[in-house]
Amino acid sequence: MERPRRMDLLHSGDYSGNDPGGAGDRGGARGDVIQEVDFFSKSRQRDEAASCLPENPEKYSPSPPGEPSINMGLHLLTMNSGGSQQPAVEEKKNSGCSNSNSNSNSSKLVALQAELDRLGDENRKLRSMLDHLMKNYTDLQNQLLLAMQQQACKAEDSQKDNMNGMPSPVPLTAQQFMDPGPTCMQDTEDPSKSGEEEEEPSPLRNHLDHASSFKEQAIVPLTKRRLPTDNIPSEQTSPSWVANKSPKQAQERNSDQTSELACRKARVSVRARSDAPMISDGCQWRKYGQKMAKGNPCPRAYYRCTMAAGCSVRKQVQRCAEDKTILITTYEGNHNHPLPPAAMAMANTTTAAATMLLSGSTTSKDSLTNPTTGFYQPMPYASTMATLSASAPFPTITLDLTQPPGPVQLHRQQTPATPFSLPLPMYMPQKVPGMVLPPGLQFGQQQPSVMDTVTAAIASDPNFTSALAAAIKSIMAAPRSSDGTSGNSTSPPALHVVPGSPQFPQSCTTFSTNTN
DNA sequence: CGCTTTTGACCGGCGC
DNA sequence: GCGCCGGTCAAAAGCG
Repeated sequence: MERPRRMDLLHSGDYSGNDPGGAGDRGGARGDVIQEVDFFSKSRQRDEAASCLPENPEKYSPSPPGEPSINMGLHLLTMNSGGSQQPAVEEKKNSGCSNSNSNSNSSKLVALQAELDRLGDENRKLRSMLDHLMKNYTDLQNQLLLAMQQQACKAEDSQKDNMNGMPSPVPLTAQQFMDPGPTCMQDTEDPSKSGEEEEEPSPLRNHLDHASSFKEQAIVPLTKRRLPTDNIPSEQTSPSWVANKSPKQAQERNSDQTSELACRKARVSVRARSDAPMISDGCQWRKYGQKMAKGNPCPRAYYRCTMAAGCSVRKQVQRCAEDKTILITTYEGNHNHPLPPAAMAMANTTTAAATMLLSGSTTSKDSLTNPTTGFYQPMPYASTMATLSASAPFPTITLDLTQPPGPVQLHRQQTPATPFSLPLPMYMPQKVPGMVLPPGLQFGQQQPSVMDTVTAAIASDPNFTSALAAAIKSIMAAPRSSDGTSGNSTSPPALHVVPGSPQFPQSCTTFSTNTN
C-alpha cells in the first residue's frame, strides 16, 4: 500500500506524457541490470516509474497510455533513483571499452556496485521517509480540517439549538471523537456492528477509514441538526437492520443514518463541458436509476459507487438544459475505501468544496480561514466559479469549470436563501493537457478572505496536486463511451491508499469537465 | 454466470 | 388529501 502511492507520486512526473504503448512494455522484466541502461532511453520515464515500483508495474496504471500527466514537481525520488543509476551505466560503458584495465575496472565495478546498492538503500529510505512525511502531513491536514468542520458544526448546532429549544445532541467526547464508531461512512464497515453486512476487505480498512470516521463524527451535530428523523431507505442499512440490533446499536444506527444524511446533505457540484455521457472520475459507478428531471429535457442518471461495499457515495449526472455540452455531475457522500489517484482528485475537490460550503454556510468563513492560515499559499490553479447555494434542499456548491480560466468575478451573499458565488481556484483541465500547474495565479483583486477560504480548503490537502493531476488525466482521458462507470478506464487496477484524502462526510461534488 | 443497465414502480417530502 | 417531484428500488434485459 505504500509503494503504489509512491508510484502515484512518481507517475505524476512530467515524463509520463505521450507514451502510446507505454503500458504494454512497461511490465517487462524489471529489476535486472538492463533497466539501468534504459535510463538514457526515450522511455526513461517509464523506467523511472518502474524503478520505484518494480513489483507489478502493470498492476498500476493510473493513466492509460498516451494519457498526459501533470508534473506535480515530485521529482525527488525519480531524480534520486535516476542519479543513482547513472554512474553504473557509465561505468559499464567504460568497462566495456577498455579490456586492458579489466582488473581495475572490475574492482571499480564492484565498488560501484556496492555504491549502487548503498544508493539504492538510501533511495528506499528516502522514499519511505517521504511516504511517512506525506502520511503525517496529510493526517495533520485531515485533523485540522476536521477540527474546522467540527467547529463549524458545533457553532451552527448551538445556534439551531438556541433557536429550536431542542436538546443539543450528546456532545462528542474526545473518546467519541476518536472512536471509529457509528458514522455515516462506517455503518457498514465495522464488522462488529454489522456482522451480516458485507465485510470490508481488511486492506481497505486503513487509516483513511479512521480519518473518515473522525471527520464524520465531527459532523454528527450537523446531521442531527438537519434531519433528526430523516431516513435513507436506499442505503445499505435498512430500518430492519436497526430493528434487529440492540437499542444501543439501533441508536448508533440512527446516528449513523443521520450522520450519513449529513454526509449526503451537502453537495458539491461541478459543471464542465464534456461530450462524454459521464466523466471519468476514477471511481467505479453503477447506475441505479434515471429520471427525467423537471425543467430539463435531459434525463438525470443516478450512480452509486461500487468500489467498495457499503460505499455511500452517489452521484447524479445530467446535462445542462441550457447548454447540453455542459455536463453536471453531482457527488454525494464520502468514500469509505481507498481511492485511486484519479478518484483522489474528486474526493479532495469534494472535501475542499464541502468544507468551504459548510464553513461558509454555518458559522463564518473564519472557521475555515483561520485554522487554515498555515496553508495559505499561492493557489497555482486557474480559477473558476464556485457557487454556494443554500436555496436547494441541500447546501450545494457548484464548481463551474465551463468558464474560461482566469480571474472570475465573484459574488457572495450571506443570505442563506440565495445562492452566493465565490471564486474557487480550480484547475482547468481542458485547457492544460499535461502541463505543470501554473504557479502563482492570484486572485488578489477578488475578495481575499473568501478566496483564501477556498484556497486554503483546497490547497490544504497535500495530495491535492497529485490527486488533481490524476483527475485531470482521467478527465482528459475520459472515455467517450457511454458508460464511464463500469467500463471506466479509471477503475483502479490496484487500489491506492492515498493517505489523508480528506473525504468529508458531507461532501458532494458535482464535477463537470470539459473533454472537448 | 455475474455484473451492469434499463425502466417502471414505489416512496417520501413538499406545496397547494 | 392530493398531486407533483426527486430519489430509489428491483425485476427484467443486456452484455461480456
